[in-house]
Amino acid sequence: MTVKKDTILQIALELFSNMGYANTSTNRIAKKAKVSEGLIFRHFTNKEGLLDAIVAIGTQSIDDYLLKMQNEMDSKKVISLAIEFPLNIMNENSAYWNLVTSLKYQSPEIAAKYHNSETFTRINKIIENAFTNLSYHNPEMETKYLFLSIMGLSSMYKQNHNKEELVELVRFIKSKYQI
Amino acid sequence: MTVKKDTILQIALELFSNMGYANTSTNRIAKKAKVSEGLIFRHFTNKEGLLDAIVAIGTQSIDDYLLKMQNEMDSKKVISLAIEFPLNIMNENSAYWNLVTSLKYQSPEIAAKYHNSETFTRINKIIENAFTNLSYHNPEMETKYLFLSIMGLSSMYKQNHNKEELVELVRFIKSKYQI
DNA sequence: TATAAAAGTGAGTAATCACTTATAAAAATA
DNA sequence: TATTTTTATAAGTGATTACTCACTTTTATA
Repeated sequence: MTVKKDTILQIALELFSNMGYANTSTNRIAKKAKVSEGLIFRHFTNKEGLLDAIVAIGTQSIDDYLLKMQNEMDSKKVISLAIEFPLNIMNENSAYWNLVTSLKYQSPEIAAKYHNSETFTRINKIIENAFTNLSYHNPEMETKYLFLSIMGLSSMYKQNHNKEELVELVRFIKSKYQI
Repeated sequence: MTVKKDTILQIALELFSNMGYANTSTNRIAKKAKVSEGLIFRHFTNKEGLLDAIVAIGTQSIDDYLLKMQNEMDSKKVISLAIEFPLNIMNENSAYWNLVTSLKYQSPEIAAKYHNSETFTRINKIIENAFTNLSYHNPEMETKYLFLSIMGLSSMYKQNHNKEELVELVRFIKSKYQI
């Protein structure tokens, strides 16, 4: 990967995340990245190709985290990792997470294309398995409920950048699961 | 309010909600509403003025719901209404709710303008008061936690239109609060 | 070192963007 | 009924959009 190609990806991620995908022009990306606009299309074919490339990179860090959860034997630790998920992912990769969650508010085509239901199914299975191991009464519903908190935490992060409050909240949620 | 003005508001809400604000042109709104594009600007000055008008209408139904919660004497009922909030608001007014939640992914200026922190503060106070009355150990954190679930429920609704699943989830959350 | 491939540019393109203006039709008021 | 006000349109405006193309520069390979 060349330096300029990498710069385009970084700047585009930043702008897509802050201004929204539809609201970010390729001209603006090129200017901020200090490259010619044509280079974006040389490397990524079109604007959606650029989005594809950005999403593909970000997906990796989430897959890594999911693998870590999957390999964890201690079920309580799995729940703990699940609750910490937004905090960890968003700290390392807040721009990506922000972008991905914003895409469901684009056109139905874009929303459908980037709604990674496979990842959601996977994370659900891992959590449900942990709840089953911990002999929870209704693992399926517990999973959905925990997932809700995780989604809420992600959604909250966008507006509230008081990190200490989020850490405190994560601690509180953990206490609800005796962790 | 003339018929055409009202049609513009309806169609614009629908398109802003489905395609995103930035991704919806005034030309498209006009064509779908079967009015001239100029009429949009006659009535609403500019595109953002149209957004203002749409948001103002939708805010009403939320304020009504909040008033209902505020006047409720039974604290358990308040918690119950809070949990049901996404389901009720989104059933009546899903397009509006969808639009409002999508606006935080627009430019920082738009996000700041339409992020109604006053409403959030208000709903927080009502819930915290209810938890205090019910002698919860940590009302402040309980409120934040419940708020998280509500936000998650809203976020989930966008992708999952299996209403029965949401109703079931709401029932499950209620059971967590002994309701 | 010669040649081919890849990276990069700058000046275009047609289409679309939000918005304006002159003018007409309809409605309200005198 | 005559006049004013409001509602509405059609045909524009310059700016911006995603994207192309002819061309040059740099890098890799034979």
